Amino acid sequence: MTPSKDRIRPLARDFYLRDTLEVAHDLLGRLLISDFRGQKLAGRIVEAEAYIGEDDPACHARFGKTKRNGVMYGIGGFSYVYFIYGMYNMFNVVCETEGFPAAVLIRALEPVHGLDTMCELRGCKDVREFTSGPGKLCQALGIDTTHSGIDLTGDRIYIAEDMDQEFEVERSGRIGIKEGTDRLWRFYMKGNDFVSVQ
DNA sequence: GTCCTGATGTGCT
DNA sequence: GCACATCAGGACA
Repeated sequence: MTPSKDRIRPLARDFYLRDTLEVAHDLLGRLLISDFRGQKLAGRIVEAEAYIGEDDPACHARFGKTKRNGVMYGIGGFSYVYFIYGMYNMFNVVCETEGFPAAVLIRALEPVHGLDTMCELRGCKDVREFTSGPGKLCQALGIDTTHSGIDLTGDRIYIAEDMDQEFEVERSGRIGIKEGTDRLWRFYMKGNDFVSVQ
């Protein structure tokens, strides 16, 4: 692949200031790019979930604003990374306007650039295991909680246009939660090998 | 292939 | 004290 400059430039703020479900849907096919020690690591987003507002029983904002979830209450277009299960990081994209807590969890990527480094960071050789889950992709791209609150219109971590391929979008309940599973707020590329749960 | 379990740190209801 | 937006590895078929 030889993308033009336009297609690897960060998406503008406006992209993130829309309805969270629209953003989650529109993130499919885009490139998530992370600068790891001067090297660009990139993957195509193939699975994403929306977490919207204090009324969403699965959203981290369900008990109100805290030190941990504070960035979700800020303006869209920033990263929200949190640590869970004692060993995994989860990468989210904050959406909508200042004061309304909402974010999209990036659940899976198709590796595009920097596969050798992803292999080292993941400690495995099977490409399908590099980024086929929210914890895996953070490890593969070198993302941890020190990357929370980063402006995605900058060049450290960002999302770019791409959408090289044709794909169909499937919709389902969210994965790994106990409440709010009735809301069909998960979007993924139909048939893509890197989707965490088909 | 499937199912089940343990690992492990942080924030809070 | 316990829940948690997960994953890898082991048991079994």
